[in-house]
Amino acid sequence: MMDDQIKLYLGDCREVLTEFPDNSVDLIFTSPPYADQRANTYGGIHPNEYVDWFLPITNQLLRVLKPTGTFVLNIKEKVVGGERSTYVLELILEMRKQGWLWTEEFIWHKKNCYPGKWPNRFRDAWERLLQFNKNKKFAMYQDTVRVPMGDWAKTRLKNLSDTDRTRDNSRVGSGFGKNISNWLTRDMAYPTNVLHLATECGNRKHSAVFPKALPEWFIKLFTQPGDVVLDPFMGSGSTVAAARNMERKSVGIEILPEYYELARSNLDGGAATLEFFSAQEVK
Amino acid sequence: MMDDQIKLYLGDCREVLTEFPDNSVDLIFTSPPYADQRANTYGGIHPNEYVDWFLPITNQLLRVLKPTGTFVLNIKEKVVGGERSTYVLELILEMRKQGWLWTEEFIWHKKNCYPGKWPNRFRDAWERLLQFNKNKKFAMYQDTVRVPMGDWAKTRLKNLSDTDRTRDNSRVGSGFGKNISNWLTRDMAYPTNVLHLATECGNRKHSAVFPKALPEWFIKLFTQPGDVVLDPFMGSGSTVAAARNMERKSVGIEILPEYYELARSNLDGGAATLEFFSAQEVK
DNA sequence: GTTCCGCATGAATCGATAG
DNA sequence: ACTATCGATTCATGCGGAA
Repeated sequence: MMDDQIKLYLGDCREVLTEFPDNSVDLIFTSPPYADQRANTYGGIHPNEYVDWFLPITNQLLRVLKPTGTFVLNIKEKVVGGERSTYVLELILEMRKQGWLWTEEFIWHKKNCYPGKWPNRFRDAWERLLQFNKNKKFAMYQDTVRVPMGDWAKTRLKNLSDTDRTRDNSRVGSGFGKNISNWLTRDMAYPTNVLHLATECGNRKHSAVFPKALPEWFIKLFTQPGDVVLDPFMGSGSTVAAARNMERKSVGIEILPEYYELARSNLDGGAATLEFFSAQEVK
Repeated sequence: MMDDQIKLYLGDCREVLTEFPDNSVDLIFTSPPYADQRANTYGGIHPNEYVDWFLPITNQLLRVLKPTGTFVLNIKEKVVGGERSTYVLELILEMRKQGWLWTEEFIWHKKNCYPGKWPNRFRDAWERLLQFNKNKKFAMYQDTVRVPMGDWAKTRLKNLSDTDRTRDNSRVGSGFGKNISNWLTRDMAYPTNVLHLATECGNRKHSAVFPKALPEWFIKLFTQPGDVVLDPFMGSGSTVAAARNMERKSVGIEILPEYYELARSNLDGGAATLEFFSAQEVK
């Protein structure tokens, strides 16, 4: 009954990914280190070098993704010299040359964005969630993310996922999707490509860069229980944890030992089967 | 006293713009015909040809814009063959080669977006508002667009009004206004780069591409009364009307006679000075 | 137990200062 | 001139302690 499984890799995803088999992942959801951010990991990539650094990774991701799978990339360009950098635009164009299809761009509206005031600019309150696919036909389970009709625009995604989670816990095992669809009535509407979420800040033990509701939403939308979810920039493991809670198999790769250990401890104690790999074991 | 002024041109903006003097416009706000839309105007530009078609126009806009001026471009790529087209990305990159600075990208969240359902895609609820400038320093009047703070302001307002009341009672006479402005500024926050506006679903005679509040917001933000606002793709004249209502001078160009006439009749009867130019007069 | 208030905390950005 | 570092700015959120 407990079919889910977690594999955590400590190492550079540029190397670890090469060991993965072709066409083996249903969903890749990741938030890579933004340019000039996280200087202690991956050396704090300069905006001018970002595309060259990232393209070999997306090439591996293209290989390991199933033909019906989806790659969701959370990213936002920073301001350099008073201008928005263009590396995200260039990345999209280059990934298409690799063979990716740029299917859609979701907007994550961060209600609580970073404060500050500047004479020529307002606060940045949104990030891109770029959807890439290998084929025009891909798996998408739209009914799983329907929202109450009334004030669906105001309804917080977080509330929805909380509701779903408790509902899941009350029902044991099989048929996650079916149960959800049973609960759905004609009062449910499909969402749009704009997501409203607040970042989890404050005294949280580990402040994740995105709320868990974000990977949850895309995992529900693009996978079924038993499918494989991959996060090549695991961080503290939000994506992997979300996948575990929803009974998907998951694979996480993290280059920094402290984050790797943090993810391990966060995930330990769950009912899932865990496997750990150090960089040496992979090679 | 009535210093505002409207000039409407009937003709192709590729030609009309060449007659305009350098550095004469404070704000350009426009929503160009989307690729493959409005097939009877401008020849129904194919997505593949969109950038080549638009670049000569942006080059003219760069010339007529004042050094401290701003160009706001409302645009969204359409889906072609299951993929988002890349012409907007390419346009940004090419405009930078022309000398434009890509200062910012605002998101217009359309609360009531176009209905519909597709098997592999949700409804598109947002559009880009690309801000371009000629220089890092440009005119921006941030105080004009401040918004009430979050629900946090409720309790805050109550407390402040309490203290203010006692203060007012203790002080005789003047000082009231000062207090007012104090808690006004405290309860007003600067907005972010995400705009929440519903589309106007009113008259289907001329379905405006955007609600009048959209150009209004940018006109308030980037111009002062008496400044010059230009819309090279006037349509039914939403931008020009907004500028007139806010006592800015405005210039509109429209290639389609029926839209040109519609804008004329919409704007006529106002208190402003109107000047009309047909294509022949321009040449 | 509720509700209310105080407080720390961010994938930020600019401008000035220092090498 | 050109690049690295630092302080100042600012607001939604969630937690913890207090009434």
